[in-house]
Amino acid sequence: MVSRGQARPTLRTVAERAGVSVSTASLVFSGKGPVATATAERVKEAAAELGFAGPNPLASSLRQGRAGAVGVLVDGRLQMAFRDPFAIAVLDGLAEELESIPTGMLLIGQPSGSPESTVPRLAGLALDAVVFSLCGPGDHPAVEHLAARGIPMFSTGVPADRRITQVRVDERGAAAEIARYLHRLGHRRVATVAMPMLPSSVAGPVPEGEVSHRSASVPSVGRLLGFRDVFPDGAALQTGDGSSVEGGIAAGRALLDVPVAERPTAIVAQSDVIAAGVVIAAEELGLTVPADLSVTGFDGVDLPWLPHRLTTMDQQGREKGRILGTLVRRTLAGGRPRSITQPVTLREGTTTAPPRG
Amino acid sequence: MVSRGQARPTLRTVAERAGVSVSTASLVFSGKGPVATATAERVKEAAAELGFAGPNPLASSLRQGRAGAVGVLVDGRLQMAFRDPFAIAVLDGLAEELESIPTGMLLIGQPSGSPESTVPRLAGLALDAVVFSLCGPGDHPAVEHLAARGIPMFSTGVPADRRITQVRVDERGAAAEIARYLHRLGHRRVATVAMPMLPSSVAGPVPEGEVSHRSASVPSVGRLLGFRDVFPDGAALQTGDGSSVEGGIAAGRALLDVPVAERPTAIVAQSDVIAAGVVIAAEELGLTVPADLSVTGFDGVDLPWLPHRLTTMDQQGREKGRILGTLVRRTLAGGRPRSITQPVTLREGTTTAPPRG
DNA sequence: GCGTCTGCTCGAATCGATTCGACCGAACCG
DNA sequence: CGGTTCGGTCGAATCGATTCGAGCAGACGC
Repeated sequence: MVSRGQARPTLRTVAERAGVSVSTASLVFSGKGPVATATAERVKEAAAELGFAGPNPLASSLRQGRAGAVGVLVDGRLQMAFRDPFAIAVLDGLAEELESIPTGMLLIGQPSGSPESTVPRLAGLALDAVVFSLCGPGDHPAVEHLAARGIPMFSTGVPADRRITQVRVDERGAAAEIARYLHRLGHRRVATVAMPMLPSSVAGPVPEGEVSHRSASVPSVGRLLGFRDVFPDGAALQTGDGSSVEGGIAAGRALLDVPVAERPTAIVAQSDVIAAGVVIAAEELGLTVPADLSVTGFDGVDLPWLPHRLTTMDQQGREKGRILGTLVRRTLAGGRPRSITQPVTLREGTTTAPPRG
Repeated sequence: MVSRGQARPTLRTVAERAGVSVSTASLVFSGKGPVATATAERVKEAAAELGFAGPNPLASSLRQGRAGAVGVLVDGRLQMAFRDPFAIAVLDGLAEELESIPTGMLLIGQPSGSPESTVPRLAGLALDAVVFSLCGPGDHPAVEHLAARGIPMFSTGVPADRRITQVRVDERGAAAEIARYLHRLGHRRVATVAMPMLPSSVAGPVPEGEVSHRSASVPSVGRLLGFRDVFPDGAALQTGDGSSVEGGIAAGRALLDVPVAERPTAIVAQSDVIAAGVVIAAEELGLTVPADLSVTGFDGVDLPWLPHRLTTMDQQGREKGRILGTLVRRTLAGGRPRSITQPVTLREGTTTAPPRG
């Protein structure tokens, strides 16, 4: 360990000690130019003696114009974002793909402040690209800033902006597909539990004003539209906090704790986690899933603590993250990849059945 | 948006356009020196016209010697680490505290490779400090590298190394406390489900060889020792994958699917998530918690999907993360904070009761 | 009216690397 | 044996800012 106050060795120190020029020493560490084996040996020796742990990444980055980091923007508190297993799966796939290039993942949240507080923070960070994988609906103030800096942006649908390369799914089509599946089973009284339509949305019935066809690429909106393509009159509740079990439980109680005649025979949740909450609420009320109530999710994540396999639209989060990572990699390599749409598949589980009677 | 190939504006460009020197322009953006209002105005105008989004963070960092990023090391796949709500709580608290300084959190995982692959990755990253909050037991190869670079390190107990500033809890004492609590309730046949003792541990009975008193600061080891202080003969199983519901379920089945006479009346789990798994396994086998089986956890996290409140040792993950963040901040400010021990408190829930009969 | 102080601005050095072109000696070719 | 090539090394420019000390003009005090 080097004592405090003592200057850390630099490439120059090492070069001097090895009796070579700085440029040669640099060549040794980067492995780029042709260097005689003996020379390389001497430099490495000098480095070891001085406790030189490699070229300063900052200086290297500055010269090369690569920051060595990809930003991952998270709306709100980290805790919230990381409760969503789908978001984590995406992140996991992204990390996996980014592993093959010398790049870290920089988490950028905004625990307490307003979204605007993100921009000044962002301004101080050296980033090669930014991924919006864990953001909610709505525009993001960071988009303008990043565009000005010329930093490529990626997302899984939100924010919806032309300057962002997207890995989308056909939200509306997928939602309609799972709704049709319930319809085929015979369900007619079907309700849905949505994620918030807007960042400002509060838990409760979805106000019509919040559903804009222009924002159909926002998952919550697109999925609601798809649901209504099949069940135009179904009740629609939204959670106040994105995809959470608590939100699902609350919405489930609200929808199910009513006279039997009014009670839906099936509930379409916009995420698996919400669906799990609905199942829990149903069982609390003494209902049996799927005999008394069918429940569908969306995402296709693992919920090891749920004693059911959800019927859901599998959108393969990890794969989505990997694709995102590939796009990032290609971009950093000088490419100009285009947005793509990823397929989703209906996966039948044990939470759906024909309605009773 | 600036077109490709066109040079992005720099401080120099802006200064020229505003008719001032680079140094003055710098002063305007950093807000440090005394600058005439009119001059500042001109510079800002020039910046706006050129679409200059602020000084290049890389150059700024290089000059100032701050990287603007704190690394967070994650063992294994991100997915694994982020399944553990306690780890997330710590991370959340850390992020909250780091919010007040211009610093990002850089996630560093090692999805597929061996632990050694972390070092080369690390070598390319500019970091002001590193936090080991999501690491498993055992030493970490990154410690040597980071020490050589003089980067301050922090952790919540593992790896246990003198060069790392720690926020510890008295693992052994806390585990003994909760065990004594069960003992007071009248339990005598008590088993425990531990997290892995070593990175290489596999699911199943804990081999005595893996329990070294020297590593009592490793949570899994310390907690096992505490358990044995009270129940020296209790069966001890460990999971193969850290703190996971699946691990808890598997261990729960193994411990409970036996003749009644051999079945423990209480199970001490080393984490809430594992405890939840044990509860699930018990209920699968037709047992009622807490009448037929008492279960205790460790951590004190929210599990909204579990229809019980676990009896647990609350170690306030978020607070722990905040403390960690404070230590990091103080260190970056030039301080030399020392390791501290955080108190934990027993929190009674609905999963414990006196044994039947 | 002269010296001093204050407020603002600037030039130049610096952070620690990378990289391009120049250079040099040795080997190789005809 | 002269000319060319090539492997290896080096010096200097560069990346884009920050910062320190110097300089300069105007205000102020006496």
